[in-house]
Amino acid sequence: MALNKKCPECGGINMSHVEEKGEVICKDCGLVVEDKIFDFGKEWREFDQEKADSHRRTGAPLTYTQADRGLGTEVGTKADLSKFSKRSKDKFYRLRRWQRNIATSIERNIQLALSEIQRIVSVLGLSKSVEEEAARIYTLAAQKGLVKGRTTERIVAGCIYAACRMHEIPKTLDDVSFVAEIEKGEIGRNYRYLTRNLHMKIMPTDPVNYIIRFSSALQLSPKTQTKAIEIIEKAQKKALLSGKNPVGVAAAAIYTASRITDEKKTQQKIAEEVGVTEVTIRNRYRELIENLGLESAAA
DNA sequence: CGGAGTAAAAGGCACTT
DNA sequence: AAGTGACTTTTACTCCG
Repeated sequence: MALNKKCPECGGINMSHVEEKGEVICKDCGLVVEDKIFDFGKEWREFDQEKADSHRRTGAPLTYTQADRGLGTEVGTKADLSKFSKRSKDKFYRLRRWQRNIATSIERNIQLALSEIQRIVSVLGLSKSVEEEAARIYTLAAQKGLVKGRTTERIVAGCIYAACRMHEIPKTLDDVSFVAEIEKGEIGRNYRYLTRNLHMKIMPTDPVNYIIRFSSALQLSPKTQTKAIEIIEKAQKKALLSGKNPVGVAAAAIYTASRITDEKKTQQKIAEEVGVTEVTIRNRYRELIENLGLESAAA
């Protein structure tokens, strides 16, 4: 839902209301301006029936941005041990210490992850609910033993990217890579690893989101921006885009539109800004003009 | 310079053995 | 679990106006 508002961060006019999260986000830069005016959605996502059921029985949603979510599970400390044998008592003490060690090591790890999540979220200007999402994904992954033997920071970068994708925030792998200082291939791998093993179903990003996101950086006129979105919509109807990198598609649509409206941006400028190669732009561009009957417009 | 195009390498995905 | 094949993107390069 579009709103009649300006973004305080970049001055963009594409403020949009994301219903189920009660957020207002800027589609130009991904900044979340107002967070949780009302929250109509659930705090968690339901990925399969089993988890859905267990969640619903859990009662009020808990926060995932605290290491133990405000709860603690421990081997009891108040039990009356006097009637047990020495062996039983020893066993009990061992259990308690073992449990404590495990718990603290997992919680320390999660704590580290959470502070890194906080840092990245803050630099990228993401919302509290995206932070919660990333924290939730990390916690789930830790509980499932998916983080063992992997670098926390790398998994965290994957969590952040996944959280952005779930909330349809148009951040790229390059964006996360830059802030997290993790190679983008590594983030992509961890993203796939997490989404696969946690059975998360995430749709490919709509290239339109990237058009809007990059149009201010490339100083596109509203006319060009509208044209680029038109091109995307036409291409979608003709099923030209499936399997293609949405970022590359957006780049080509911007290039094509900028030629049509006579405000031509070079392939090189666009490629640099959005983070794909000129070859990719050319390939998508060729498909667009061949299939959408746009060649007459390209002078 | 801006762009068109290509070959080769690399990576991811669906499928098989 | 390794191997395959079709597919996309990147790298590096040539050629054109």
